[in-house]
Amino acid sequence: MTYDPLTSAIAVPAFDSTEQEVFLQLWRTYDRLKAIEDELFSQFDLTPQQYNALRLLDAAQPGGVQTMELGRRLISRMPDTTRMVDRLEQRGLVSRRRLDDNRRVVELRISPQGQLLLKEMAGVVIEMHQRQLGHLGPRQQQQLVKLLRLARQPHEDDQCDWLET
Amino acid sequence: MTYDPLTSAIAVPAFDSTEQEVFLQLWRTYDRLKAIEDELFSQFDLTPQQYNALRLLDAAQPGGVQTMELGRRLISRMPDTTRMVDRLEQRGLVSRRRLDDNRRVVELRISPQGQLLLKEMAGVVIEMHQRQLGHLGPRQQQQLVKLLRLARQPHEDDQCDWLET
DNA sequence: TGACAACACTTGTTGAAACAACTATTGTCG
DNA sequence: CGACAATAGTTGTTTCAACAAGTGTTGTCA
Repeated sequence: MTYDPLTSAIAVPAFDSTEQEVFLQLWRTYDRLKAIEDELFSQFDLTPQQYNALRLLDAAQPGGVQTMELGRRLISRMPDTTRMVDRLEQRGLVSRRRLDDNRRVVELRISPQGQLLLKEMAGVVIEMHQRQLGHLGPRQQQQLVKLLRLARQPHEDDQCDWLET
Repeated sequence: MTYDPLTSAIAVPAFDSTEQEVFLQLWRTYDRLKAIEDELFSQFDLTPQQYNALRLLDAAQPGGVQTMELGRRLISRMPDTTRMVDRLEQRGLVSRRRLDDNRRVVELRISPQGQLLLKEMAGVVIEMHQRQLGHLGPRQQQQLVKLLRLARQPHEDDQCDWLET
């Protein structure tokens, strides 16, 4: 069906409920903003998720983070933290060390190269966020954050670092 | 690094800018709500994206939709509408027909089985959306939709059906 | 009209995600 | 102590998404 102004009412999706509309708007907005992230991070051969992992490891400095805990702290859940860390380790961005007092756990640390990469990226990352959402005023941004928190609050696990943010 | 109340300030990610915080909150919220969708749709062996495609084709009834236009109308962009339609066609949920007056385009239609499936799902889908976001009041939902639209407005293509929603 | 670009898909290939099954180590309880 | 469950990670397999290249059809312009 071609786009016809006369029938444009059915050219855009009609929503079955306002809840559905909220979710679809959320999805669409995420998708558009994510495209901007993807484009920037791909220039450094990173996924947004990998960048986020590096940021978490960097924030934990000078300590390390256990593999499973990294998985729990990532923004979107990953059933497969191991292989993401594999890729980062192969590129020398993080290092693994099996702990002596509990040989089950592996402690992750960001490497000097990883820290250097984050430093190199810092400027353009901030620039990109500005392009993404800089057109919203501070009040609007606060309001949006508030509503997003409210929206997902019932769906956060307990014992999750995201509950209090 | 284990979770320590004394150092909880660095246990949760610190944000480099409010714009970054907005995006991370958006991502996180999308991820949590998406998990709910995935769980429901997987019971019907569908992805949310496939369900969305069915809904679009259903709304176009009794007309059809061209493959490329379906791709443009989907909520999140897909570089590969063909193979998604392949899967739906194999299950008999949609039908393809090459047009006679322009043999390049393929017109898609939802099949009776597809319509039946949507009908069967209608109840539980509404229920799920209720669980997802029913805890927000109408005013909050409207406000959230407004801010989300505002957030992505500069990043929508022209000639995109989502501009006016 | 005939070469060539544009269009609307389709197919091939590579890399990553999902889910489950597996290994090694440690806690626990009779 | 010893069996058994729980924990922390790893590996295997199948499926899906992304990017690029290919096919058939139509518009266009010298």
